[in-house]
Amino acid sequence: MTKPAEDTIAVRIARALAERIIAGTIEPGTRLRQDHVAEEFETSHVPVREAFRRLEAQGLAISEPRRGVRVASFDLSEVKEVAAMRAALEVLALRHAAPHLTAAILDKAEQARRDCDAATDVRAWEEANRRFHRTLVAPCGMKRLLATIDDLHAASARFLFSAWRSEWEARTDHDHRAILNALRNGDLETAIATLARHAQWIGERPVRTASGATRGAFAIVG
Amino acid sequence: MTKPAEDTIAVRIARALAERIIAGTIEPGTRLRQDHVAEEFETSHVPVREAFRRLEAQGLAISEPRRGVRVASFDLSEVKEVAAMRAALEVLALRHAAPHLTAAILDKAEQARRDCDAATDVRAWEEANRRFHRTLVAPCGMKRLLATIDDLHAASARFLFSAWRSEWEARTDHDHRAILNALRNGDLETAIATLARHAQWIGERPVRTASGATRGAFAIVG
DNA sequence: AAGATCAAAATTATAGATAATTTTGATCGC
DNA sequence: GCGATCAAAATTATCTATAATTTTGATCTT
Repeated sequence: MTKPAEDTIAVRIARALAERIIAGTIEPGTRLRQDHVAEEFETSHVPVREAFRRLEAQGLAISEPRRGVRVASFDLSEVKEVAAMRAALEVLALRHAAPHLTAAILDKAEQARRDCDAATDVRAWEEANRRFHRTLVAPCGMKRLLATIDDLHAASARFLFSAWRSEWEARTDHDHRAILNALRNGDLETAIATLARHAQWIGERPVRTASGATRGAFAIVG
Repeated sequence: MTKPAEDTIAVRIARALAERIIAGTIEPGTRLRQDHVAEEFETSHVPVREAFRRLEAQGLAISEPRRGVRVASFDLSEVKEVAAMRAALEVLALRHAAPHLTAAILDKAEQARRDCDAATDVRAWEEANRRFHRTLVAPCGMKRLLATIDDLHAASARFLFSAWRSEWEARTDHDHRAILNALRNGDLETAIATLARHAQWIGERPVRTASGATRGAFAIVG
């Protein structure tokens, strides 16, 4: 208990583990053992179990009864699935957010777009990219929808971190510009169509995993 | 421990509570007290806490740190939100399921449609309706998408049970027929457009709550 | 009487201990 | 040598107990 603990211990553990899973520090398929995690966070295993349930809900881990929890592994079809879901839901969110978009909000998005452009590492790029998308869809005010989109973003990010190419930036930036321009011109349909395409674009390249093997990796970079 | 317990206790508690919340046995806003639930299920509160996390993930309950868990309450805007999400995701699922739809599957959907028609109570109607939708979208094989849709269906059902009108059946049946016909004719776009409209149709009427007050109730009947 | 204040009760959150299940590793038989 | 079998170890799931927080209710003041 190093910190005053604004949130519950379980929440903090869940966040910490989610970060690692997303960043790829823990490889897919790895078993998460509650006692080990409990020891690391200097707590008992009860909060750890609750954290596991949260990760499970986010789709970052899967648990089999009596057999523990493992980090969820993804294949290409699942990456595509997440991308398709994101596209469908972000389009919906943007449609509902559109009437509430102000110049100030678009400026904030513009800033996020520039930060994206200026990012020198994946983490910063991912943060700015997520901020761009969230700024545009948040005004819809639909909490459940936004929460679901956030979870999908987290799932996407896992792949982004494992396979990243600089040339993707250019394409992404081009799309971001197009979306913003369309919105400034009041052309909602063009913005939505661009977003729909954008969120489903998937990059692919072989990567070397931590364990040494080479496998195909895919990233949602929208 | 009356049963051999195929699943973990937490899972069973979560299922039992979810059923009650959906059926409306427990009113929205009610606090779920872990010791009481634990006593009822003849267990300790640890599995109960895990069950709460699952309900939370499904959107059936909300928990505030250190202040316990309450049954999620819905207002009209949230009902609309769930309906809109379902429409967007079911359309996506149907699009991906379409290439895998066989005559046998359409026949199964036809059967579900008939069961819907023949249902004499809300429960049976809801079951058949869900089966109709699931039969058509399941062939897409996208697990995460299907799981999300299931959760949205559960959320929808809560309102269906609290406000139900016989005339809704007719409209629903008409839509179900139209979707099936379009699919049999290979007209995917018409099927999708109908589904999109269908899933967002919301019924409304005043109902008397368990506590005696009258309030507006809404139901997603698609 | 209405509102604020404080103490008791109820409830949540966590810890430590126990029971049950799965995994692992080594031995035995073929 | 290879596979099956069984026992030991590790791990999960649950229970009982304790600490901390919030809610409740009664008293006191204005």
